[in-house]
Amino acid sequence: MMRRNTVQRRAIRRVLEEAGRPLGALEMLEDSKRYAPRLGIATVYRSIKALVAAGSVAVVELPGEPPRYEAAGKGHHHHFRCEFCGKVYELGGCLGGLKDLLPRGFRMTSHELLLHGRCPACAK
Amino acid sequence: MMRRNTVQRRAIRRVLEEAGRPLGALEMLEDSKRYAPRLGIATVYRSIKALVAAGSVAVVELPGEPPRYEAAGKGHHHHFRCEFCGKVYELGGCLGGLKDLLPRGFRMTSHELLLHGRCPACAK
DNA sequence: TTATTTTTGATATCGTATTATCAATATCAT
DNA sequence: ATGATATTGATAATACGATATCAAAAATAA
Repeated sequence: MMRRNTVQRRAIRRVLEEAGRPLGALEMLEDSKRYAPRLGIATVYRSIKALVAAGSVAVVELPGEPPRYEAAGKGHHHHFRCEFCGKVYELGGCLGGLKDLLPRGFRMTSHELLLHGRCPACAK
Repeated sequence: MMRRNTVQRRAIRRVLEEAGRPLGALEMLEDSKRYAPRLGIATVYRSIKALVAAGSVAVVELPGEPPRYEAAGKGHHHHFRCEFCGKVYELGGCLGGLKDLLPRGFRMTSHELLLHGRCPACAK
């Protein structure tokens, strides 16, 4: 798998990079049609799977929603979800003091933070 | 709905309170069988729905998993998920400085934080 | 207790996201 | 350009959490 360089896979990869934010499978399908008009949803899922397995795409799971995907290798960061348009944005930076929240006996290996609100486009 | 006080609903409510941590529908089914042995999953879902609608139970959504439920009215808090046993625990307290993570133009209305790691029982 | 109405439990059905199927097509080595 | 084969797209099939169905059982009123 992933042996050949097809227009579809190039389109999917490109869209993910251009978006700069995590996209769901349907979003990827829509956006990719700009570069590969006859793209089907099956190919989107197949490509996601291959790209994730190859390590070039990361899965972004948000509560209560199907997974989204973003280009891998961005370093530690969190996300913001606009409760109006549903788009998810990437946030820079993080917070300290997380260990203070742990009760005795618990060991933390990672964490995730999600902010909710309105994005600039929906704030007006 | 919720007009009668049945052993099933008492069992479900009781299990949620005794757990002190968010439970999924199947967990609730299992635990409740102690008090209502012939309990069925349909009744669990029906009771959850009614209790949530009544405001006495809160939904806890975690990334990539079906929702869990906890007794309502606990005030702001976050959760810890043990990556070994999958149990979710309640954490006290919160963090400041969240607004610093927001880019210009974004408005935050809420947030959620999830810590991953091992619970005391799985840490050894 | 009896009658009335809600609730239950077993299970069929649904909804949605994802995967499998397979003939047609595109890619790449030659 | 040709042939071998990986890939695609349409869509059927699947997975699974949640809901709908409905006869039987349980709870409350009388």
